[in-house]
Amino acid sequence: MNSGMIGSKWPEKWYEEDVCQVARHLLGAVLVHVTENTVYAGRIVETEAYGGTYHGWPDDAAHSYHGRTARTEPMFQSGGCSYVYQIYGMYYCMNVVTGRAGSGEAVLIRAVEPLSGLDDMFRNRNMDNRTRSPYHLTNGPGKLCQAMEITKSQNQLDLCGDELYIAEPVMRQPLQIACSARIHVDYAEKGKTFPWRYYIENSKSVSRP
DNA sequence: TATCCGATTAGCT
DNA sequence: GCTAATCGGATAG
Repeated sequence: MNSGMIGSKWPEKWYEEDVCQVARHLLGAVLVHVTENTVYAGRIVETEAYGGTYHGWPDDAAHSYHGRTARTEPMFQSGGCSYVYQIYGMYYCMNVVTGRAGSGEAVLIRAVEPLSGLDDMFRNRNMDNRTRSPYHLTNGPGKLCQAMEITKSQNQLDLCGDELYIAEPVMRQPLQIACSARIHVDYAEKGKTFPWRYYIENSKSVSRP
């Protein structure tokens, strides 16, 4: 691995900020998953905030909106916890829980730029690494979990631990950050218009421009 | 118990 | 742009 790109692990305090602020702060940071055989790492280029309030409206697009259940329990932990859920019966999505305990806020990691473990990522995604572009490896929330072997086994983990964590890049470059409405939340009457999707402009690894 | 449906993706038109 | 795949959680009865 090119460990030169990966700096120190995020301190717990950084997860306790406002969910939208953390969603922006995560852009450019590095998601790391350490498994028995592989160290997966990817530079985060696209996020979405869930569970906050916007001009006084609660976020009806968030899983936590309908209350605390077995599935959404991790969302109500204090900031710095993982929340991994299965979607459409076949994919997983990974979130970074933020805020204080009970707030029900989390940031969905929607896309990363692969940094380490690429050979295994290609294999996990059933892609031929000689002909397929790395830009198709992890440019979606389900894709990055499949590539980086993130499943329900990684649900409700302490992100200040050694298995799954966020690291600060050694050098933070100035980023051009864009925002938009979130993807696939048409079911949410209010939340569908909240501009809570953030991404690095011009990144080739975002799920859509 | 039964039914509905999703913070997605890939493949096809 | 359209849709099948596929199943656990949320909800209604």
